Amino acid sequence: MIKTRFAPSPTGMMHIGGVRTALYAYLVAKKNNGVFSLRIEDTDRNRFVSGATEDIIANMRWLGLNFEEPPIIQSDRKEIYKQYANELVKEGAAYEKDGAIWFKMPQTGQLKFTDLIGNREVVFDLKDQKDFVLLKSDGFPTYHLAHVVDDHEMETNPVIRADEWMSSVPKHILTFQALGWEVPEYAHLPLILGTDRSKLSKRHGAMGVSEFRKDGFLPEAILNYMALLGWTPPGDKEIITLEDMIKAFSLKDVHSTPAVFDITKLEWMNGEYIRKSQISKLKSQIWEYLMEISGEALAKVEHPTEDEIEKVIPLIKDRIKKLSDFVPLTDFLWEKPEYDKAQFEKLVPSGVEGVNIKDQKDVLGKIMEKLEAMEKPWQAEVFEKTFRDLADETGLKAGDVFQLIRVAVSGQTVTPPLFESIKILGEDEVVKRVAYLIALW
RNA sequence: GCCGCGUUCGUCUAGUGGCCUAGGACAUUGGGUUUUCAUCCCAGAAAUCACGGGUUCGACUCCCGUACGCGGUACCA
Repeated sequence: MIKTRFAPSPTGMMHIGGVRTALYAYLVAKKNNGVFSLRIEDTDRNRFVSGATEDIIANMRWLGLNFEEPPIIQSDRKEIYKQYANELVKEGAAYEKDGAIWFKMPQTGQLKFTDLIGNREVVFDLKDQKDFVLLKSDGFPTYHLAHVVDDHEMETNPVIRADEWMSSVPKHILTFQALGWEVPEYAHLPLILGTDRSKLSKRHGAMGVSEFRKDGFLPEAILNYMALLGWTPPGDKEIITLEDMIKAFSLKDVHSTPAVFDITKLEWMNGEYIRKSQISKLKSQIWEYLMEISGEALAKVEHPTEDEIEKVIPLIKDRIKKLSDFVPLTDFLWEKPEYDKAQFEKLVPSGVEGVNIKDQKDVLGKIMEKLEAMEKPWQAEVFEKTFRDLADETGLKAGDVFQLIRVAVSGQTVTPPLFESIKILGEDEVVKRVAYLIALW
């Protein structure tokens, strides 16, 4: 039976880099019909961040990386570690000093192990090793003891963790052996780097999973993108479902090279997921997203209803990369826009003889007349012909006329398709807005 | 300093001795479709495979060294 685990320490919120570690561990377990679990490594009381454990659990759920319940909390197991530390002292493999229990490292010989990543044999000279603390004077274990005890009791195999642990392998293997336990296999995942090529961390910006969530990223896209940082699915499709990842994944195909986290590609991939998403699914995702961020800066508009969201989805699906893009693209549909005269100045068509900013108001007046004269409900063909004719009359390009209508109706130069947006707003509201603009001018 | 790991387009990568004068994706450039923006389609630029030695008929692929990068070197994880 294959058992893997994700073992973050709650010294901060769930980090995007941890997602890949968790994902690979999850994939290995599922691929082998094994068990995936979560362990919270909260043995450092000084660095403990309140709320971090909850954040980790919530984000694991959100990502769909389901673990066996309940998560193991190391601080609950203090006595167990102490017992094993004492046992090692009794056997002479460890000793007490300054209130802590230290593991006695042998000073001669070598220690070899084969890492599952790249199948590389790594050799350490034991003469470079130093004694290390197993149990701190506050009674809590260090990572080294806790890892050995927990992964033995949980029967974790293989141990999948970040590369920064590679140097500690001699400590771990020797501890397993001193306790008379079987040594698990290890897979040390290469680090994920920021654009400056140092280990990805806070100073590279907001890297908490929650922050990506608030920014409108989809869990599927995050998982898919992170999977690609060090692993390539078979074939040439980069977009791959979790289920297909499970089928195709193997640790032996994972690279040993650190990868730079590139948010631009994540954004592209998120857009891909949005584009191929079913309307009903996207609708609930946007709805839930708006609910979640309400109260925060982005939610400056009244929430559209679920029905309203559903109606506009076909119009915006190809135009948003993140759920958060929904708001600025559509808020004019739910509330009256604020008009900015500078917008209109930019609309003055260049190269059209005799047309200037002052004429825009006249054109707007003509647009108003045409709108009022048009039979309701407005038809797309009629609408289009009407304003193409107006363009001919005024000597403007059709595109300029439509753009003027667009800004008049939305206050923006970029919107979903004009006619469809107008239909959502309703004829009366459109006329009202144009009239309001003319009065305002 | 010492120990460990790593090194193919800007980024993620394909590549396991000849198929590679190095392929794909993102980004980027140009063009097409389009009443905006996107989407979509087409085309292009982009890596002397870190460098130097080997091994071999032949190396991006194997070996050694150097450089550089990163990680570790805590009673942090």
